[in-house]
Amino acid sequence: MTIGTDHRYELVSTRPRLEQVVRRCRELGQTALDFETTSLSPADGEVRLVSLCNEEIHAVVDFWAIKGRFAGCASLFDFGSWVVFNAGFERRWFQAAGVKRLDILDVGHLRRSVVGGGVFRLLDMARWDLNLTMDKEQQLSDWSSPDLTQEQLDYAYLDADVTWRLWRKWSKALTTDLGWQGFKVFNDMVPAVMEMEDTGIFLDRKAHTVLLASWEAEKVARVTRIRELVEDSDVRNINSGRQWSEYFSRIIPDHFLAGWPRTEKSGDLSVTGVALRGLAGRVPGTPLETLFDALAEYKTVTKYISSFGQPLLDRASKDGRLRARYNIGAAITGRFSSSGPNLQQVPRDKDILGVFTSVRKSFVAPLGRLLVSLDYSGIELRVLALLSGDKQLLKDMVEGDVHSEVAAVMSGSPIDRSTPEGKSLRQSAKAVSFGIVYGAAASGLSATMRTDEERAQGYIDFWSARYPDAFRYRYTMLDEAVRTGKIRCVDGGSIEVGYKPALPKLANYPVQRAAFSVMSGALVAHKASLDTERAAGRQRMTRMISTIHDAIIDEASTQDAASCLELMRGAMVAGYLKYFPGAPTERLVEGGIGKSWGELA
DNA sequence: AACGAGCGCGCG
DNA sequence: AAAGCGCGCGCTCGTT
Repeated sequence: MTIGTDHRYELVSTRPRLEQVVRRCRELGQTALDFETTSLSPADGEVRLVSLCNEEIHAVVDFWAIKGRFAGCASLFDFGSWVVFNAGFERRWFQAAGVKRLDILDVGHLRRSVVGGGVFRLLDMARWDLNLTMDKEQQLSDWSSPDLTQEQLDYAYLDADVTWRLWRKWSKALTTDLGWQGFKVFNDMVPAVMEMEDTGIFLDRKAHTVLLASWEAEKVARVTRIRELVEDSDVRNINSGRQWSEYFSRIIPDHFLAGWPRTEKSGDLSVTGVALRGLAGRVPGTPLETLFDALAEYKTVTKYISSFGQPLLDRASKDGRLRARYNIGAAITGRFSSSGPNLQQVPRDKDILGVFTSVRKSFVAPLGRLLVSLDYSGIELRVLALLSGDKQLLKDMVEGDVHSEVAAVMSGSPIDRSTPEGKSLRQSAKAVSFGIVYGAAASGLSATMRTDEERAQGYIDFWSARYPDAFRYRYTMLDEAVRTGKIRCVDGGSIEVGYKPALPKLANYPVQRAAFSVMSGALVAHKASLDTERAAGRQRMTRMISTIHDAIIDEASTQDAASCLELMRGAMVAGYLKYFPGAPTERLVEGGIGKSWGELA
């Protein structure tokens, strides 16, 4: 008897019994399944144990006792429905054994579809949802030992047992087909995500090393300038915000300090790049201006060095590729996160310290191949228009440049994007529209736009008059949340927000979620169409390699790149129409083909 | 030495 | 009355 479980389990160590057990599982429909393996990857390990649990079957299979081991028996699992925690793990082992015509249902994704996304472990779900404390001590034990201990076997069984109980619990929360569709939004992305994670993206180490060296030189120059003005005894560590706060508090007059923003918790002077640049403008021609500017530039360049320099070089594999994780439903809204490294935060091409800088040019296609990428254009405003039924907002999105349209309304006449005034007006309009999507009030918007509250309120009034349905939609969602404690999402899932939610979250969650849903449909459709093409001998070298919220990136051989782009376009349009049937598709996606991520045209 | 809070900043 | 959203990660600094 194992601690915390309802049942005894059977140790299966013969092929005939394994066949009986798996056949029965397939007859019963769904079965929780958990692997214990001798390493984390099929490339250098083996499946030792498979634990199985449903209403009738409670078993642990020791594959080392069975002829052919896991690889020789894996096909028995084909055509079954297996419930797991973290589907990518089990699916990779099945895939390595040539088994892929099976359903793998991730109980974590089931939870995400009901309460909203998040990052959690099986033991977290056990604690939250079953009030059960799990001990993961055995997880890293030696699963290649000839004789496994009782503790190891019990541990292996417990995971399947817990997984099954969680599945039973959360299945009950889904009473409609629509609810199950919400689950599939997450679950069906697993194969596409595996392709991106396993392929990785090629890093031009040589180019990136040169880039890093240039940043190091810029850093040295800033340190020199800062040290000409501030001695080591005043600020020992240039990286330390607290030391800067203490120093500035000491040397700067109170009337000047009064306008300096403070940090949230400790109340120190907030030493951010934006604050420093703003303050520099208040003391023109003084050494303080030089110091503020040098410090702001130091912060920029050290950010690039510490986040996008050596860490990227260090993480590249021997084959030159960088493999990040794409964590499905990691954000509460359902969006992906990326980690190890986070490839969703690689800097865009822009001037830093007055120099054009492209980190994305370090991400390249290997010889004979090209990168292919499309992104949804203004997808959040577009889905806001569709969710709220705002005809004017949709019209402005479809017919042209929505930010210019808003700018024209705000300023009272059409704007010219080629002039500095036009650009500035458009930029302001963009800030207003984003502010609305984020639920900003006049106070927050005025801070972002660096204007007074009265003017910010005027902008909001303009916006709400032009797009009344979109503006009102946010309050509709707030009302629903106050009544039900959750919001229902366009894809059939829901997000729990509690009964006292504030407007900004409620304004943003349904919009961010719907944009994600659209992308989810696109990723699944794109993976399916690539699989079909590859099975027919086309797009043989094409691989999905990344997704960055509203963008998909593939790598394709030179001759396949153009048709790959069209497949991607089709999938992205399909993902959008899946949730917004009949919606206009003009100007929906944009992007291109190039040798690097920085050169997609 | 390891860990977490706090801050800041890169992205969409 | 409270009201710009969502992430991951590097760094500092106090605690354990």
